[in-house]
Amino acid sequence: MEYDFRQIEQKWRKRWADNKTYKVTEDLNKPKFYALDMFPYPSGAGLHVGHPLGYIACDIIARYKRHEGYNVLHPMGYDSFGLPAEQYAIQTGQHPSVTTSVNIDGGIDENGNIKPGGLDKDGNVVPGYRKQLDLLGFSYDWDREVRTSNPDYYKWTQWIFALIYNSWFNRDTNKAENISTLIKKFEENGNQNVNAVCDDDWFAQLPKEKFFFGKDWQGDFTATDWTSMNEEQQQLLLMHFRMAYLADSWVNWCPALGTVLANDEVKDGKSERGGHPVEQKLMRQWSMRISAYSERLIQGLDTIDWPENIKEVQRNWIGRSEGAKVEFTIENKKSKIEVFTTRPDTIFGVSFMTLAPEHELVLQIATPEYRAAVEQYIAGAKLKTERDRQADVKNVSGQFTGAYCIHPFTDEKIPVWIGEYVLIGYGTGAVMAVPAGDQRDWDFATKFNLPIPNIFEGVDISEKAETSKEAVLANSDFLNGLAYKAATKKIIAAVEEKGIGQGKVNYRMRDAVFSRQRYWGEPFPVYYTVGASKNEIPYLCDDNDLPIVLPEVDKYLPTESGEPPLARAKDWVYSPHPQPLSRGEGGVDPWNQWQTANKEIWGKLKERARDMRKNPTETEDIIWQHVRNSQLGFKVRRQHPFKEFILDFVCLDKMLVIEIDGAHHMNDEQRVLDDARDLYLGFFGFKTLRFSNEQVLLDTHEVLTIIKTELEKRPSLKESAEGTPLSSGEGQGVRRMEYNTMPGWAGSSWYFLRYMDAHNDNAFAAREKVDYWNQVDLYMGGAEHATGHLLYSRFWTKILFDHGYIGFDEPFKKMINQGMILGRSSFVYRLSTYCFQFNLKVGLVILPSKLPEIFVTKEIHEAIENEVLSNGTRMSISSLLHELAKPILEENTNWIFTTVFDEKMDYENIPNPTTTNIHADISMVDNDVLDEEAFKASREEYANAVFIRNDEGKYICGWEIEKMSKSKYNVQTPDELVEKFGADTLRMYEMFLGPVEQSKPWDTKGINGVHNFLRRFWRLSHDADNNFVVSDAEPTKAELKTLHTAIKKVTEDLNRYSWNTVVSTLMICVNELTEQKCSKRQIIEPLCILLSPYAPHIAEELWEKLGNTTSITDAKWPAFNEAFLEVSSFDYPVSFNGKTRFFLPLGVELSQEEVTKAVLADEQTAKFLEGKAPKKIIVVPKRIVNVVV
RNA sequence: GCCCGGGUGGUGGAACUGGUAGACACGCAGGACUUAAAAUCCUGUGGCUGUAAAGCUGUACGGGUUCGAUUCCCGUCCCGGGUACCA
Repeated sequence: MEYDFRQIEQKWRKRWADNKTYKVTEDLNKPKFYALDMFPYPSGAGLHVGHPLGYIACDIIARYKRHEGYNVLHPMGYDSFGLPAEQYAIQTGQHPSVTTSVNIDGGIDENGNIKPGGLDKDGNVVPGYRKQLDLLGFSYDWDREVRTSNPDYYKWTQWIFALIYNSWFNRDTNKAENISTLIKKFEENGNQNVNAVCDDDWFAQLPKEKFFFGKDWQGDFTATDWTSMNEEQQQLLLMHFRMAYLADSWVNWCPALGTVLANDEVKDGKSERGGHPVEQKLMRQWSMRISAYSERLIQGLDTIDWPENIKEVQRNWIGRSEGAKVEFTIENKKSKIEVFTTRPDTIFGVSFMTLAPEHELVLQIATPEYRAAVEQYIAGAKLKTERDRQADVKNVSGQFTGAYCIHPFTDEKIPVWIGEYVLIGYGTGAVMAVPAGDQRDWDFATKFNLPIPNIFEGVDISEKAETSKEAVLANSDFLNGLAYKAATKKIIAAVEEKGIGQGKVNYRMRDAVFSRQRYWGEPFPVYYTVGASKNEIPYLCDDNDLPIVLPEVDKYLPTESGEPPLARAKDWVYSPHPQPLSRGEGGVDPWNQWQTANKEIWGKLKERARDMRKNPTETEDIIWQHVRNSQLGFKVRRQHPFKEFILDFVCLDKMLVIEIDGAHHMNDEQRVLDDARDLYLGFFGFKTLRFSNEQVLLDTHEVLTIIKTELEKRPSLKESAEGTPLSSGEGQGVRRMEYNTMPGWAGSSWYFLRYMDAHNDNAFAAREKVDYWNQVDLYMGGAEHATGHLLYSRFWTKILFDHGYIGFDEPFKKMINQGMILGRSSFVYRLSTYCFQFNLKVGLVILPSKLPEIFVTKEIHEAIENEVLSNGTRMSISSLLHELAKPILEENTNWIFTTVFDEKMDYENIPNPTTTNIHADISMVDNDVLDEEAFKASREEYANAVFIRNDEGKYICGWEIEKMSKSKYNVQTPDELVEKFGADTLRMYEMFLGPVEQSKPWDTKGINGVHNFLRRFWRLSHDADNNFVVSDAEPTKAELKTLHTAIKKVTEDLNRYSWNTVVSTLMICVNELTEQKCSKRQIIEPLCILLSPYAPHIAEELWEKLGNTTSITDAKWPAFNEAFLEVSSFDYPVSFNGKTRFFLPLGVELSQEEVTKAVLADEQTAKFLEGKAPKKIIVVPKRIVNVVV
């Protein structure tokens, strides 16, 4: 093969990995560029061609920037906590860490053996994300890989949680501050001058019996009040100010599934999955006070270069609206109703008030005669989920409370109603209803015959409300004659003067619930002191004790009493390192269980370990001489089997493993396996120290010191087991851990920071590294995270910024969203054999031993569907089926064809035939033609399938564009295409498909064109016998022009992130060079660099063949020279009244006047002037000439 | 309903600040090479009229601004995405 891409790509994959070509270190002498992809969740399904689209685009920019001389940070990792692994664990009992590791690292170990859990549901070996990614030639620095489920990583997620927990939001400084500054304020002045973002009604939520304040206390306290509170009271109070806080929230609880469901997982009061009933349950949940940042999150959008639609979605989500808060006093009552309105100017049109059914005042104000009706209404509303209420928007419902409040300006009595259309979660949960100016109020008023006073000048409100802001007010006292803007200003001033309200900005965004009743997520670094107090107050674990590692549990399900899975870790209590082992039922160590269950393997392992002890390596011996009991005072074992591993050294009491890594550890795959092992052992509480042979030989002393220090630092298992409060029976002060875990978005909210310093054990990242890499310069990913990840990471960034840990408060400077690549599904149409059989009985019977599956064409499928749908004409279908039977019978001569008449047949009720469309695996379909043999072999029941073919004897499949998914059998994996065409071709083709932002169906039709381009490029420097031939001759002007045109356009297009047009440009360049028969070094070499971001393997290969000894990755981007593009003449299109008529080559140096003269002098001009005189001649130099006649 | 995108050949798409519409590729048609096929190469390819030269027409539709509009403005239709008793 001339262009042997398989050999080339394999060679460079290895070379890049061996040489660590893409490793990057901080270098203050170079400008930096941070190119980041949204890291994937490693699902078992693996990658399809849609996933790499963004990765390829980002990789191209990363490589380009590196050519441009930037120090480029381009990392990759995995968002590895999440639901699918947990669900799989529930079904199979397999630990999610195993599933996760298999999904990332692949289902086969280094010896080619299938790992536990290495097969997917269909029994195929899981290829693993890493291998799939490696195939595509990305320039990732894998040394910086992060996995959110790795304890080394989530240690810092927990640390950030603790930071947020210890924060409050100071409105005066407009930022988050340490809670200590708030405490100081309390100590000095009580809450007199505290301007904090907190729960509005925090004082109402405090348990009254624990506080000395009276019933009508409105939340003010003095320094003395504060200092006289005990620890518990102070903590309870502070909780309402913390940025991460614990509060009772209403959640969707599904007992059958044993979990809380998000709102979108609930449909019609039942779970979307399984249809189990869902009830509203008040649960103590962690929340994040993201609402404190509403304003800054909106403002920040103006400082970042993001797609406008994402910004818009975030703006809408935050939902800023300006208006006013106004109080209405209730007749004969002390309490007031507070409303928020964006139209305070319409206050003279208020004819009633509406409260949300959940509003706390409702039961207080309802008069006795209406009380029963009100209670009934509330009960009805409670039964409905929020979704239901939204579903029947059209059914206006409401109930009068019997109470009235007083209009603050007119002193009129206004009836107070309750209505479902008012939501408790927005504003104050109460509305001043202005039916003239709001459609919902209008509908409500109309339904319940409430007055609709007109407050607009010359507007008819008999049919609908007047909602425009242009309408001029009337019947509005001092606002008459004004429109929205002026009136609002005036009314807010009046309201403030009366002391009944003030102008206010309201936000739609709620605080984010932060806890989940799941197993596979970050544990909270939080414990409760059980027994000491009825009110469980959370306490933070000490930073030194992080990470709080996930405990082992017997099942990944909630407990029967509804507690989260972590509650199954029976003795899970907070104590210093190491985490106490969780023991299975009956107090048996999990690994002892394993040993009993796997006797045979266990025996072999022990044997093997014995053998290994007999043949120690040199380095093992060095360590052994020093760590054995006599030397250190700790019992250390050598080559000790533990579960399915043999540990080099282990001190069981201190749960410390020491591993000596041979050269094989440098091998990426081995390292990944080792890491997985460390992680796994981590679940049992073990810590692993790793040293290389070189380290042991060269820095023996240091290595031993590390081991010694670690052994001394770690508390003894014996001691901690004895010291466990639970083991001494019940009692005061048992510190049990928080059983909830963090949501999926916790780990992904800050991962971009960890890449900067991925292995730092002392900080989430060193400040100087964060300062160097700074913001992400290009962030690629899907738009579906607009209100999730992209909002939360902005939020966490702002908190870290406020606390001075990082120097920027927006994480992603520029973002581009890649579109989705859709699949093209193929369909076959199966005729329902029952009806086939039945119908055929009318005229004929086919009698094979077993009736085969019959697949009809799309046309017949549609004909049957339509016929049945239109009038159910049976005659025509019978004849259709008759026709169908013919070819089948011709093909299957052993079938008997007879005519029978069945007397029992109910001719009136012959069922209509039906067809079902079934997804056919696209690997069995080529150009819509079904590979019948492959299809028959795919399933047992299809073995004798019969097909209705077209004239050419082919079965043509139908098709549809759908989302790519395994269940639709339309997944195209990159692996197959890399094997067939090479990674370079696939990379270029995915870019060539169109703008990355656009969604488009996947279609391999054009891939040949791109592949041919690379082959033509290869042939530029190779002769017919595939010998490498380049000449050192000086390039011609034409060749230089071709090259520099490409340099200019490629550079420009990459700078404006126009990936697809670059491919065209490169094609044009190669096409021209082919025509020029150019194989000159001075042209080919720079062209290789231009191509290298897109097709790194082939570029690198030719680069090497050209005699370069260093990687093309570091080659300098070719400089563009304007001089080569200069032309002496330009072919002016001459148009008359805008219509191009002919072309006229003229010197580019000519002035406008000279061009005009030349055009007029040309004989063709005369022809198109038709004797008339030109009115005007427009000349755009080097562009166009337009003659106006 | 509201907000944001988008409508260009048979197909994916290009045309960057108004300046030759359809680059580049796929597909299709014809041809060369070949026993044949594949591969490769050449030619043509928006529509209509025409043997041709050429002409007309053409960027969802209708109008406007302009010497000139796919591009800017107004209105209409269609498609996609987001979002909703948010007061």
